[in-house]
Amino acid sequence: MGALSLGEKSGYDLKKDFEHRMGHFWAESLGQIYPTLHRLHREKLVVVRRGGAEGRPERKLYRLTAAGRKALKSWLLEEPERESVRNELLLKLFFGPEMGTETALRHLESLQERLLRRQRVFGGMTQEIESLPVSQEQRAYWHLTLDAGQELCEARLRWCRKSLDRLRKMQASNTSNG
Amino acid sequence: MGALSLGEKSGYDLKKDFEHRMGHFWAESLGQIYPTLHRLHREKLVVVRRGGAEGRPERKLYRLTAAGRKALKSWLLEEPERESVRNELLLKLFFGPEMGTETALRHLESLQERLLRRQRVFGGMTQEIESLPVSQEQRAYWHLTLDAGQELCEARLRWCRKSLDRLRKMQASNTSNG
DNA sequence: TTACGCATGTAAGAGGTTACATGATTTT
DNA sequence: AAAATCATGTAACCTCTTACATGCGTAA
Repeated sequence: MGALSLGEKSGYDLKKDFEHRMGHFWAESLGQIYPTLHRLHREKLVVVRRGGAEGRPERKLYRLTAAGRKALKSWLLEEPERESVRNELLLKLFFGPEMGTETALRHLESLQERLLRRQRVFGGMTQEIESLPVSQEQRAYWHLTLDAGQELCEARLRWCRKSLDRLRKMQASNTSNG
Repeated sequence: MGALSLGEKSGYDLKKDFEHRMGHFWAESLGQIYPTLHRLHREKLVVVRRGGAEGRPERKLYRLTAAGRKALKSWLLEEPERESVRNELLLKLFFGPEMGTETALRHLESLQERLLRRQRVFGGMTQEIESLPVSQEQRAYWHLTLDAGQELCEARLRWCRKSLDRLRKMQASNTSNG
């Protein structure tokens, strides 16, 4: 979790960053962020500065030290660990015979809706990137991660449609036969 | 974790099942499975039976009770929770400017290799399903989950290739300009 | 004889979420 | 006046992985 504070200085803006910019591939709760910042401070990887405008609640602005940037780089060099796979929908679907076709269809339809909503969000983000004051390079990498989200989203949608189709056919043949 | 023991009776075969049949969408460790089985037993959702052939280590075979099957069905009815997103590769890639193109390329190439290997595994599984003694219905749902794995795998590969391409172009233009 | 596969379990600890606690300011 | 947003933090709790402990049988 050392990679939180890269270019800028921030406080609970980190939470916002996680939600708005990295929401589609990473999540972090405040109960995780604050203790981590304290730890990084203890380890001299960040420095704090009091900030915040008049009449606004006080904020603590964190910035990477040279040691912090070094630690970040060495972490970035390491091979990313493979993510643990835990897909509850697929698990339930695997037990489809116990569940019944109607429930399976319901779950799939609800996933489909969520995916369509997310797809619209991606569309908005793609345009938003261009308007933000970041380097061209940062923008390119940002697009890369967004593209991953879109590609996966589309793949899931394709699979959803295909599966809904198959299940409906299954249901139809079972109804007529049994 | 009530859904472990569906049709059959099993012990640490569950672990094998998770690895071989559900490996692409769910993982469960033994340190999780055994305590869970004890809990399910306490809650009268499963019954145990001693088993195992002569000269083989003793095994405990678990089977769902009526109450267990009921609990399973009610769990299957519930809307699956959305999975928590934590993709370390994308997180690191987001910090691409700190990382450098070469490292990004290395990470992506290593992911690509892993995905190609997994794709071959899927190919094998698709054929294997047909040879196993399970119901036609179970087989259909199994195919569904496998199909999800394949679709996602392909999407990731497409994205990998695209990203490698883009990064290589970026690298080339940076080298010639700077 | 060394190691691996079968088989069951426990305990420590890492990692993470949620709820709680506090308090100011701005919007409705 | 109430609710939402900004802002920081703590503590309890849950979940899960890893490592440890044990022991038999078989294959290298």
